[in-house]
Amino acid sequence: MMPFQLDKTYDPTTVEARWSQEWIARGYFQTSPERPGQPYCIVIPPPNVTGSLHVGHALNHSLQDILIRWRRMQGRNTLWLPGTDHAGIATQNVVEKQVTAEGGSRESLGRERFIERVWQWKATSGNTIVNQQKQLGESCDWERLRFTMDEGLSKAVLEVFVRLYQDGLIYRGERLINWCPRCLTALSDIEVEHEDAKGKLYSIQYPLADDPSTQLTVATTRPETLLGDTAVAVHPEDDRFKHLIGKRVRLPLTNRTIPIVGDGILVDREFGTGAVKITPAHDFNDYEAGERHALARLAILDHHAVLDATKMRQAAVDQPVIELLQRLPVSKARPKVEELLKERGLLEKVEDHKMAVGKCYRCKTVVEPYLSPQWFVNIKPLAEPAIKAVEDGRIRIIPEGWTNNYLGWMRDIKDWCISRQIWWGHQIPAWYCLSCNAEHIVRNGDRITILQGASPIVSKTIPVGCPSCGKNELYRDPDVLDTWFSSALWPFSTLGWPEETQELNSYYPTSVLVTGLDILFFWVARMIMMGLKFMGDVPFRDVYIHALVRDAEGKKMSKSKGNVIDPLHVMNEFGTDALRFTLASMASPGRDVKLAEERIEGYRNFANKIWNAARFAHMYLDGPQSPLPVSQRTVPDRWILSRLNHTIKVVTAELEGYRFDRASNALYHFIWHEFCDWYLELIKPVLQAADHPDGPATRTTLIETMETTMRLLHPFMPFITEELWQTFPHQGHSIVIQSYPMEEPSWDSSEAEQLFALMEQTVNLARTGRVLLNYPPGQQITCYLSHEETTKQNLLNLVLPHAAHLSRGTCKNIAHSSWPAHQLLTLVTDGLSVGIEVSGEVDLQKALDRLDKQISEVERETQRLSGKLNNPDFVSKAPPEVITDHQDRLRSLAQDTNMLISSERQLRSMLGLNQS
RNA sequence: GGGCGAUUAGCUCAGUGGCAGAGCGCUUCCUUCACACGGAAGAGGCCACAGGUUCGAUACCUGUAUCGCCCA
Repeated sequence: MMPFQLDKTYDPTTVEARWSQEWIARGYFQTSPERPGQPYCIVIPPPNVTGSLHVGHALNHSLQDILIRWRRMQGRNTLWLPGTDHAGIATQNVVEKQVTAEGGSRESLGRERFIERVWQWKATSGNTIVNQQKQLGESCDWERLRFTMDEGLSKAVLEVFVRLYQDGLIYRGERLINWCPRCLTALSDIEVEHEDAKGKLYSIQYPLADDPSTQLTVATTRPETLLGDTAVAVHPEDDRFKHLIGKRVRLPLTNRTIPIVGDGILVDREFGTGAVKITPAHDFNDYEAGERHALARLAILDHHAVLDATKMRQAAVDQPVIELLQRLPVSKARPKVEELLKERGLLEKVEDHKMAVGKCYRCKTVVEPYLSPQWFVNIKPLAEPAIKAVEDGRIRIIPEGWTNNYLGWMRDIKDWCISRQIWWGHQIPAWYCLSCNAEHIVRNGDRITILQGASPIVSKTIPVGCPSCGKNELYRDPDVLDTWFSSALWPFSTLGWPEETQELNSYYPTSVLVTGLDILFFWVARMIMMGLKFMGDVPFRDVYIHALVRDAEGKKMSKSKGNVIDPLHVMNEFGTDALRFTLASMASPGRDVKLAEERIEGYRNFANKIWNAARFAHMYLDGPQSPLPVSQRTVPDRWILSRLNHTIKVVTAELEGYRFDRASNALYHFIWHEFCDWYLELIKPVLQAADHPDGPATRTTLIETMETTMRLLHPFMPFITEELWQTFPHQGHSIVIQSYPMEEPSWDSSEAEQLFALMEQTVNLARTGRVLLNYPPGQQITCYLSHEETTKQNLLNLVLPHAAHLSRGTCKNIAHSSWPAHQLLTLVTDGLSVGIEVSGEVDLQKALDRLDKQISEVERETQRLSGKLNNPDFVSKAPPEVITDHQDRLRSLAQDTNMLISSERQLRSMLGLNQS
């Protein structure tokens, strides 16, 4: 019968497609609280439902899948809970664009029908990323897939909102908030991205009201907002200006005078002219200054961030100015205002100035501070326990360095604006009685504004009537909640909360949260706050923060730069396992992942190497096997088992410390450079000889090692390991549900490792000699071996057959004094000498160069060591073992030097050169 | 402006108070029976710079420079 044969190269595509379906079909990833084993749970950071898998997801998900597969194999009751996020603004934008392309509009459809469209869209396109996740092999319990707009999760949102409101932790009020004039919604502080931009600093003269010949010059980067100024501030201790405090200035371009106030917080005496304008309705710092000085807030921009005629009229702006500026956006109004000021001789100077511009994180439009009534979470009371949980170690942030980042942000946290003026999301469960709030509800065309001071009825269900007047004409607050509000509940809402479920009992707190730094504040911090508030316990024990993926030059990947690596393309070209292994091997803590395709290609080659090792094994497996006790097996067998055991220990320990990079490098090194390079080569003579006495035990070791290695590697490269594991004798139906290799102390063999080290040195010298002598690979050589140490000289007898095989030649273990005196090239390292017979016409110059080079290296090292040993300070203060070690090395080097010099002399005489 | 991190081979990165390491790339040789997605042998380093601590510093401390990130 022909032995089982694998293809010559590994083809990932069919293998991956088959197993990713099969695993799910067989239900391997499904779990339940009743299962045995200590629970181990990860909730996935829910990807945006509009999204498709990018390489950042691939990294994030690969690391989680490694942890989950590893823990599952360890026998834990493992749940990886998948899901997606409704991504309010982003999803609404996508669907709205579609509607617009069809010639319609969101408004013409109306709220209800538009939301229907979004659900339709979700039904057809929302599964894209989930399918891609399955392609990546993610071992989530897909039966439990959640969506932040699910019925259950929506119930959790209602419950949380109402309880926070009742506890006084949610309030509604008019505040200055960040407003995206394109999305037409409020944003929270952290949804604004700050960018440096080139701007100008304008110095503008404000004449004193009672003495127009004197002016106060203010510096500003936003001259157009001066129309809404309600004061000018100087530093109260600034001798230049403090006598002006209390006086008034005439506000240019308007018919208003405004006071000069002293404010030591707002004013930096060194900056600009030392005097600044205060526009409380259009600047956050000014808003706070306005609070301090009880100033009016005059807004001049509308919700599209264009100058509004009515508002300007209310701000007493000159009529010609209103006519010139009305309906202009900020960018167009600014040069006009500059011109007007110049005409009136009020513009003192304009300088270049670097400034920060805030942009919407969803659409990159410049955001405007905008005065409007919004809902807020009173966050300080929630933040305090969340700070404590990290301080006292109930939550561990890994790498630890980010802890301060978290604590710093939490200690300085601002109230969280949670209302969004969009349609797609959880509508705020607040109603207003139209008759009780008649004065607070303003209709302006299609826009309905509920002013500050309206009294909401907050309820989980639609109220039947107004509790004060009993009427039932109620208007529901049109705003929806920030998507992150529902994401903040994710670790318990997905487990069934507010119901008391088995799942919550078993899996909460979850074990670890794996995420990128970019959502530490958006999401992680808020989950901790909400988890502590509503579950009374932390949502997870560990937070593992991985790096961001950048391109090969270290630049952020973006579609506009065209430097995006598409994981699906990579998976098709190099295989999913290769991508996963690349990402794991590059996940060093605190460093960004610079991803280049060559790296992935390298790990594609690794997969192929593994495949071919298995292919080789199968060629020789059909023979008798015998499970001899390990101690009775051959040196190579004992050595590879010892190395395998070492690798098991390293991989397990590194995974426990979230060092995916070190774990994968240990696997790579073991498989390629120990198992393939040495072990497989060492056992070839045994396997290839019929009826070799060591054959049965060697075949057993080979299978044991391969099978164990597949299990050890499985979390990292699930597909190829499953495919190959199936081809070896095994029990059970899939590697997914096998046990993870555990340390096996009987496999450790320092004796075999020592023998191997000696053998490796011997072979390396012999191979080097072959190349120096230009012997073709097929040529048999004759080697003489000897060692300075008697014990090692004796050990060489055990090494001899292996060394002979791998050096392709005959080896003789003879004391150096009995070696031939001529036609011999002797190479030396660490007391070991290998003499290679020189035959035929060969160029010995290369060998001579090599010896000369080594001699000078050894001499340099000898000098360094003896220098240290001659230093009395070193000898008296260094630890004794270091001194002994130095002395041993020096002795060994001296011996090597002697050997090298005699070898060099011999070579010179063979070359007919004079002794130097 | 404040905070954090980085600086080690051509590139990407590990690393440790006592021989400077890996992967990829590069050079030379090799289609030998698992694999050319391979094998073998090599070249390549003032461990950013300047001080300090130490018998000894790439590692610990201080400062400088450059780059990156976060926050304002």
